[in-house]
Amino acid sequence: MRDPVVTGAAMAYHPFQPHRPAPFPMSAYIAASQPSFFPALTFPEFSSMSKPLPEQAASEAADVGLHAALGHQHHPSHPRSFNSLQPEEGMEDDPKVTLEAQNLWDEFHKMGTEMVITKSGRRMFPPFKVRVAGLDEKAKYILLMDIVAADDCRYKFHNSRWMVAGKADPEMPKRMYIHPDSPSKGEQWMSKPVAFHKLKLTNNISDKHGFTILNSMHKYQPRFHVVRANDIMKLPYSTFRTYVFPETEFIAVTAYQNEKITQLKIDNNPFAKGFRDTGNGRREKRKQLTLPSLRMNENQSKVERDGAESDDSWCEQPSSSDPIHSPLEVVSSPLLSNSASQDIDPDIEDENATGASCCRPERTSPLRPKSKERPWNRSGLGKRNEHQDSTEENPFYKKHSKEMDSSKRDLDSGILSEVKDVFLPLTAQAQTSSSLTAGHLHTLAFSSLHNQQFFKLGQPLLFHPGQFSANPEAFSTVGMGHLLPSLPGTNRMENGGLSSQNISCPTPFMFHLSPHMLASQGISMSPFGGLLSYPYQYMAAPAAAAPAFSPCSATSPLARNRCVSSPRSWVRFSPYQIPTSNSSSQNLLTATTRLHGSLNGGPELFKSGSRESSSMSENCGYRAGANQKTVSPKTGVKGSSNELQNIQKLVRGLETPSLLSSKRHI
Amino acid sequence: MRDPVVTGAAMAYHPFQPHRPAPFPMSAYIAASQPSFFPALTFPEFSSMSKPLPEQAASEAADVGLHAALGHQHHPSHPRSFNSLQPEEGMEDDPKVTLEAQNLWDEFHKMGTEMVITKSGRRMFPPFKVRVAGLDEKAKYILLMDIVAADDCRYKFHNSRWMVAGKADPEMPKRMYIHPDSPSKGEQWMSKPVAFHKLKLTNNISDKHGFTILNSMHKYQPRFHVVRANDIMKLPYSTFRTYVFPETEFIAVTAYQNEKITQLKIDNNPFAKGFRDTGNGRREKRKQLTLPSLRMNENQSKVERDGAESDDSWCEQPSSSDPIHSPLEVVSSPLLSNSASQDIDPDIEDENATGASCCRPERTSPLRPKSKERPWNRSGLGKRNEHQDSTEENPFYKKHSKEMDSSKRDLDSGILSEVKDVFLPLTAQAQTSSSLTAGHLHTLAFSSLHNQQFFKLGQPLLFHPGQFSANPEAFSTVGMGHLLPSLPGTNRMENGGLSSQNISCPTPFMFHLSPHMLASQGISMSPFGGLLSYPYQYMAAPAAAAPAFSPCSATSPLARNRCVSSPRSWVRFSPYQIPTSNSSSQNLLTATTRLHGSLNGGPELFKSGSRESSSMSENCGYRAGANQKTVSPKTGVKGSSNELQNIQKLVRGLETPSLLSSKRHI
DNA sequence: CAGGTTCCCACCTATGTGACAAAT
DNA sequence: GGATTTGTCACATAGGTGGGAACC
Repeated sequence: MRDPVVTGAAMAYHPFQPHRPAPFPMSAYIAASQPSFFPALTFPEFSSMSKPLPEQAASEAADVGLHAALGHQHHPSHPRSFNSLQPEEGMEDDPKVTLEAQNLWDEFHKMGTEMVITKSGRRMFPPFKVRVAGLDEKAKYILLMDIVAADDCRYKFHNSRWMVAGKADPEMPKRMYIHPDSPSKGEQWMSKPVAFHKLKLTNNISDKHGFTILNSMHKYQPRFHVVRANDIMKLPYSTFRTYVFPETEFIAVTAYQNEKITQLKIDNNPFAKGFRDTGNGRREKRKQLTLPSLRMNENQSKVERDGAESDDSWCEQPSSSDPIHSPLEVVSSPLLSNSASQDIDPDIEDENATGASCCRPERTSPLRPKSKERPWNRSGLGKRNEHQDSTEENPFYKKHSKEMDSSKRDLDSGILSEVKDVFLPLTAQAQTSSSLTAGHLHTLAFSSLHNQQFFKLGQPLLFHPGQFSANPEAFSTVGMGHLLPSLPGTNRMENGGLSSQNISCPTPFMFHLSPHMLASQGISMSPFGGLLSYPYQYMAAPAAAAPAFSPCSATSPLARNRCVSSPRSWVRFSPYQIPTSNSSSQNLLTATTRLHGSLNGGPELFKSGSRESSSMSENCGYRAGANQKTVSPKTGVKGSSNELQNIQKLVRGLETPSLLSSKRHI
Repeated sequence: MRDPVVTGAAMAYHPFQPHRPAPFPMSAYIAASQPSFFPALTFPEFSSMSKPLPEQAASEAADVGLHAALGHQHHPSHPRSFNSLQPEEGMEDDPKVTLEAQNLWDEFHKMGTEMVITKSGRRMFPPFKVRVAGLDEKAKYILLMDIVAADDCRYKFHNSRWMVAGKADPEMPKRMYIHPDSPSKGEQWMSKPVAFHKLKLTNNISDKHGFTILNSMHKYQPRFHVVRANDIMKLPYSTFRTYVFPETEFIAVTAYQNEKITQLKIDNNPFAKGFRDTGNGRREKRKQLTLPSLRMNENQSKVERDGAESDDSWCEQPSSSDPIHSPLEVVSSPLLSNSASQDIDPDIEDENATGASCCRPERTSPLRPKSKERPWNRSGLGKRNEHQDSTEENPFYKKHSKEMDSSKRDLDSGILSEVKDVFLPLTAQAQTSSSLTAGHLHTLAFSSLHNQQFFKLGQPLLFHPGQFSANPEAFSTVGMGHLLPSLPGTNRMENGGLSSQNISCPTPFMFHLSPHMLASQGISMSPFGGLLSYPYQYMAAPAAAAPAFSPCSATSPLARNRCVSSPRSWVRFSPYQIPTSNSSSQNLLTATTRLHGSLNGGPELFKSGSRESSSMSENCGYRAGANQKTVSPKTGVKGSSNELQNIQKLVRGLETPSLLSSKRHI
């Protein structure tokens, strides 16, 4: 079969369900009907982060996924009950997602991918880029990605291996990075690979850019989400179809631990060319001082651009026949990560069994929590040496160009599984937990707007947590894909903005307001602000009645329906909450937390043990200082010009020096 | 008086009305109620480009402007008849605009500013940046700029002077560059200088980036527009308040003619530091080969960023007290360009007469058409030498920092005049002509959207010229500020898009679709397209009834009202039209014109005499090839999520290989 | 001390400059 | 031959890399 897409439940591939190998290939695709991204949410059984997925649930989810993934003809991806909300409901779709540069990812994954995190923010490499197919060309979609903890372990690199080194540190809220082009029509998204290179990783818990904050020496899993919605305002009420590519899993580090990873980075990242040595296959710690650059014909200029700039730049990037982005034929049996504990030999690849080009289950590291001392990189470099010898050419791209013919096949085979339209009562959700996301705060980053809107403070706060909410029931914060919209852009706090002294009303719809994001993401913006210190602000969204100011109700009466039919809600966490237990903890959130001491000298104690990230007022990024803006949204956005911007402003208006606190309901 | 803003009619300052010095200081501010930017539009007498402005008209316009500009307390800027369309109508505003770095501009202007134009696009230097005050903080505004021909002359640099060297070549359609942050609230715009450094100039008539296409050796005048609108869709029906700073006038060149200008550029443009020589005051043609860089402490890093990145980047840039952006005290009497023919001595500056910091009428070159052999740069370099000696420091910025105290004063004195709410019947408009814009096609560049929407071709054309219009009466193409929205971003023509085979229906609302714009503007975008050749597509907007697909009607029923109350309409030109007569020609537009030979081998004869810009398929800019997208807009955008994006798509959808043709009336 | 983090650096890509030779 | 235009260059800025010393 050309596109033997293997499917499985989202969680199935994950080590948390390692004991239940799916009866079929696992999937990289997961569909959720709500901001909670994982089907796991639909299974109340999952209340604990490390709890294995029940077979029933797994099978069920897998089944759904299989259904969707294998049957490219039918379109099960649309929730029947929410159709009224879907902007262009007429046509159904059947999204297929393929990871770009999958072979590169595989190479890294074999060794145990590491991603450097810095205070100023670091891009991912390889770049997270996907090719999407099967969308309704005329329907609008919002594409997002986030990065969630892969388990609740802390790791250490010991004896050339990654070993579990204890329980995970508490996670900071995870931002949902909305692709800058969102919303766009299906045909747009499908016309070329969708890149997320603007997403940056940081270890600075006080980050004001909206970067994704990770814990060093912890394992993470990027996720990709497809949401059919023509308006970001509708995001919280829309169906999220989530795709997970296990090979994109990585461990966050502040300095590379595995020299092989370092070498892979150097060999493949154009920006690291300076470290590519004369061709000795491996750099000698860079001791050959500044060799007169003899390697100037890397002939991958275009390729590099492709790989690095398809995020919010629609440059080049042939839409389909680009050899560079052709899926690899090095596809292995898309078995689920369930089999993670199996220690699959990387060589055991069933390239014929499945055409799935984006998942290499055998590469999926067995992330089963608590399984300590499990070496991660067992695959030798032997098969990879071919790359290290080429100093004049990027092996990655070279390889790709040789596999152009595999593009078509892989294009629609990248989706491993699909789980859709699974709805559960709110209470169920509250109880469910996604191993990947348990205990994490998610943020919706509206990075798609480069024309940022900034507001001086002192403006009326039209949009705040209270606007959304209010079903306490929906306010449970159990860790599953929380959607915390983050408002990128700069904020000014000097005027007080909407100072969130105590927006303590528990609401399911959460927003994480992260200013500076766009600017720091490489998106140049006019400096409307001048201050730096940003607080985090979380907003809860409505699961039930929408208050007066609720943009949801203003945006569409359907929103409420949506909420009802799918009571799933977004939850929020306080940093303080996380430390108290494992990420699936179900305790109460502590009250208002201020992350920025510079603003109010609030507690900085989230990351206990480590020094206080030292940069309360860090001029993160390359340009310090003047990107903070506070946005004062206006209400009744219905029919207003640019709702994307409106929501941005709305959310931005919520940026305050304090974190919302709330109670969790089991 | 601190802010003795002098006012005058928009056209008044222009050389076309050189014989009628206004009875009062001329203004840099012009208010129009419609896309036609100049009050001149309101004066039917102006049917010919070079025709002098009738005294009556000039006086009238000037009067209005004076009224508005001098009285900072009243708010005449809002058209009474269109209030229903204004999003936030409640508050009135009284926009004041100050040119940033005015002294720098003055320095250049004294010598006869030159701007290099290249095929790949060149920024302006000094950067066009303004400070805006007097806006309604809560109202949304769209800020734009364009560059229009200053006269209909061709120039040559002879004997160290710019002389008229014949009649102007036909102008390519001029794009309206919408500031990337549009729409934003007044408080946002006012919080910091508004820069337009992303606007690029080119001489490539086949430019696919959306750059402003200029003719070399021709004189141009940048213009700044303030539009109170919360939605770009409403732009065509909104009141344009236009500000012109005569000192920003320049002659486009492919290579610098005046060595003094070159030196000024080198001394002030951070990117030209490499040409700043050892300190001998003047470079010796750069003959001192690669002097070991001894000048590394330019200490103007931040300053440079300020000046170069406040366009769509909200970085740094203190909102108000930035010395760099403080208006200069070197303000001269804001006399109108009416006095252009007076050959005012640059030294004759009445700095006390007016506090206007942004206009130096005496610097305004007497652009009266046909006045040949009129030397332009008579001001010696003597007074400028102070700058040439500083190799370690940027004199421009240094100077500015010394004038911080003048900021406040200048902030609200920059607006010279204001002419608003002048409405005329459609027929009148058709007859009017703006000397600055006669015969030019204007384009609205939606550069504010970085999240570009691209479409494969073959999509239904939902938005096209026919959608908009239709009063043939309104279709006159007499040259006045035409609003030709240009859709930046990439387009693909391969699929045929909405191939504009013959969208020949004459409509007043015109769109110039220029793909690649964003990408080339430095805005990184995902490469959705792969092709290059772009045709121009113009759309006419509704002056009367809106057709079925008209986004206008879909957007708001008020739109039509607006049109009615202000019948002013946008006109479009075919390149073919221009050559036939002077820019104010009133002949019929030729039918479909294809600018890109690569697509259909269409005629490339627009620029007669000069070689065919040689780049039909030029990979313009720094990244070739894959930025073209065709957008298929959807109709009935009312209440849709992101209208800004919608309009983008709408307009983009119109991009076709042909130009619309139409008949002019009058 | 050891593990981990931070900072600064050289070196890279990408792009904005004017100079200058060559082309038109 | 003169007037412009074009392409290429060295040299800027802006920012993405890993190295490695310093720090914790």
